[in-house]
Amino acid sequence: MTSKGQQVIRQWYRQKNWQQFPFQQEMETTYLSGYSGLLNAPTGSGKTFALFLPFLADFINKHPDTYTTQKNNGLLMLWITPLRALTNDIRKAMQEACDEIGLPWNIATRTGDTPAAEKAALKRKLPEVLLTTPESLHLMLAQKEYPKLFNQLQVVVIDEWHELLGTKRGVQVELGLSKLKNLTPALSFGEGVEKQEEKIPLPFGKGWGGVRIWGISATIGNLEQAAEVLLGNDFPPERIKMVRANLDKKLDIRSIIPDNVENYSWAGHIGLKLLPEVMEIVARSKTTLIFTNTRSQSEIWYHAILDNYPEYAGIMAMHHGSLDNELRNWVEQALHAEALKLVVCTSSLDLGVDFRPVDTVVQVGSPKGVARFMQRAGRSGHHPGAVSRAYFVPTHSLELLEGAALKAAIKRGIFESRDPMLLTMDVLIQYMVTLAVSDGFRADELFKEVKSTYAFADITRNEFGQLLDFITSGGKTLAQYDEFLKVEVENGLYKVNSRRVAMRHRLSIGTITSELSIRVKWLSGGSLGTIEESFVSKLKPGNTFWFAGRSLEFIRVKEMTAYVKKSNSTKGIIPSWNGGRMPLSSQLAAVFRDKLDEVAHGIEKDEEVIALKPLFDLQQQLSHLPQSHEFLIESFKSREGHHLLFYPFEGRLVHEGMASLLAYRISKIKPASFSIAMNDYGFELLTDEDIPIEQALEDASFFSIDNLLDDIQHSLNANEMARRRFRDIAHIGGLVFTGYPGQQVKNKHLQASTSLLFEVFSEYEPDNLLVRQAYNEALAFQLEEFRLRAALQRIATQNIILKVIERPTPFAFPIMVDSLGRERLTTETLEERIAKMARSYGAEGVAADDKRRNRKPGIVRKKGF
DNA sequence: GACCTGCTGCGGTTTG
Repeated sequence: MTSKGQQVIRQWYRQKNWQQFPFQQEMETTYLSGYSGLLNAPTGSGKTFALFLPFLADFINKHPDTYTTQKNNGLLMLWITPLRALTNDIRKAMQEACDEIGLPWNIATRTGDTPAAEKAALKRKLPEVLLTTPESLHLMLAQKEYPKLFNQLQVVVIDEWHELLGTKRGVQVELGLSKLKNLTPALSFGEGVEKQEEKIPLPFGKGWGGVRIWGISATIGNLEQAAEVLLGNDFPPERIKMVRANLDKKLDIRSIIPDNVENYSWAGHIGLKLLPEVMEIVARSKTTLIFTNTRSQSEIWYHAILDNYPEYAGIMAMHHGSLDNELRNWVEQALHAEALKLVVCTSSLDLGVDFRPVDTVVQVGSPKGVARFMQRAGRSGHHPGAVSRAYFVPTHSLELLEGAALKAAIKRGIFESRDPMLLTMDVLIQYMVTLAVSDGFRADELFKEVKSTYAFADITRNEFGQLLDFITSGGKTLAQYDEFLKVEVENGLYKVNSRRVAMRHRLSIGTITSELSIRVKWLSGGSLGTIEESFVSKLKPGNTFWFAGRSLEFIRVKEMTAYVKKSNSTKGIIPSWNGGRMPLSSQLAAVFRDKLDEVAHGIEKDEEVIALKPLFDLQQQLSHLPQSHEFLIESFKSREGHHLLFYPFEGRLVHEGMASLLAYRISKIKPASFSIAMNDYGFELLTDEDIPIEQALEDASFFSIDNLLDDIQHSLNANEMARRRFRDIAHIGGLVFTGYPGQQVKNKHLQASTSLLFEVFSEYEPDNLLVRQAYNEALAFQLEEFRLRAALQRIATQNIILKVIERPTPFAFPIMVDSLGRERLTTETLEERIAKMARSYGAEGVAADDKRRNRKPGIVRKKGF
């Protein structure tokens, strides 16, 4: 028998003439039976309604006759998304559904144009459904009497959970949920459910009740774990269900293969040489997104298209994280309205509003991971039944093999995992103060709640005690500074009494820290976006630079704003920004090695491999093509010195660590100083003396993981890495105040104060939890210690093939070009040297990509003037 | 403070 609620929503669904997917029914049954869990569904599959409609049905079931007049006197559903921009669209869709079904409900977003107005509105009257972000949830927990807000709560939905999992924002969500679970009293529900026997008591509250928690996630490698993390350690596994939308999304992936791979760039990362081929695809398509890996690459591509295809002026736009929000919103709306044929962007368009008109996606350069590529491909053909069409554009020859690897990985269903963060004490400190700011907390109760989260399952009472000390007395070290005495204890209740401390804390809730940036504004007013201080410092008044796709003349800097006016010059430098340096994911790297093994075995079924044959033949002829049981090292002498090249194909971060490690181990045999270069495929050690590599290889400990941590400590400046990590940790943990909005504390001061804190802690309190965390984070994220270990263990089982080579091989070339740049030569010399290297080699076109981008007016990439 | 190629994401305006 179908319940009243189900009847109502199904009828509504039919009216809309929407197609109903099988998983939506499964979701409905599961939800109405009272389970919590994870919904695994791709974007554009109607996943929002798959959860929202059963929730409505549940409510209607409770008020079958009066639901059309039934308002509720409190918050029933909390919907959390990582992207503020998503809340408005979802709100609209939900409101429309409620209106049409006849529920007199109010669907609201917490974040919006006027936070103050919204906050006031929330206080007056709670909406039935609230859409918000993890940060806003914590802001709510920082309000007096916050439990009142949640005492009617029935379900919390965490949308795009895969985006949050693996980040400190994810830990924030875990902590927030641990609180909500314990706030919501028993509820009765489930009247008229189809299968009564499936009704199960919920773990929180008494009897048939408690809050349900549902995550929505795209496909990742560790979905089961994602559900565990979301629900916490105290959630009985039998009450968790996974609902999978087995939708076969049609994907059409193609690599763009250069006409002559031998003459294609062997090195480089811009990929402009394939611009004509890309533009042919753009011309054939209705709307195309071109994804680039960096913001400056977006600017370069945009500029190059404007230069070479002026007819695109007006129907092309750019989108990346340093552009002004207004501009970005405009681009998104224009995409929606089918007013644009082409948008050049970075991952700022990975998520977001649905762009139906987009039918083609182009990825320039390595997407670095299978899941990211899938996500981007999915931006095209974004409606049920449509085909997602994506092209991969290699920026240098060898990268083309990644195209084959991507296709293979997708076919085999290999996706990256998102590893949840553990024991992030900075986030916990912030959360403790958050609770102290509102109603206060009791240590034992909070400890129990916190320990129920996945992130803090292993926290000890002693560690928790240290954190309590820290927020009340500044811990061992900072006790004499009033500034760190935030929380007071009254009869066992930890509470913030100072209004000033409370306000400052509310201002700094969140786990995202960012570089201080300089706003770019027209002299006439109007903002374009932001660039970094270091870039501005290179500019002199009158200089031209390209930003937001325009030629700008720099006038002056005043109060963190760079004023510009329009320039007619077609030449100008393009800013670069400091950002993350993502390595190739271990999954994609593994499939890449598989492909290489196929190549070494002469298997030529992929078009990419066939195209690359001349390159691989040359590699074989000059050196060797390693099979999966072999590890290739190339040794070679030049004027610069003695080069050693290693090819673990394990991503650049691992290579960086391994290079330092091996350099250190070699230097124990013979003291030498090395210079290091690396890319995602391998690394180079360069020294001006002979390297006793044979001797090093004879020793079984060369690639060993014994003494790994010790050797890493000796070979890398671990202190420096941890110090840099500590900067963010200190921000999140509230050790430094970044200033009131609009009047940020100067970066230099912050730098100095976090650095000082790090030193003080290291000296006087070596067991400090935040310092320990800084080292752990450096090890896990900067060095990818886990992967490094695995790579060393793999190499230890492989046959080492040491080849003495005459000239750089196709494998070596891109790494060595990287090292040329690193030596801070002028671009001209770099270009000459690349050309020389290429000539000495008989490969004419080798450096063409770099040449082109240096010669083209307007895409000059000289450093300085 | 270091990177030189290097992503994304959220908050919040008043007190000492």
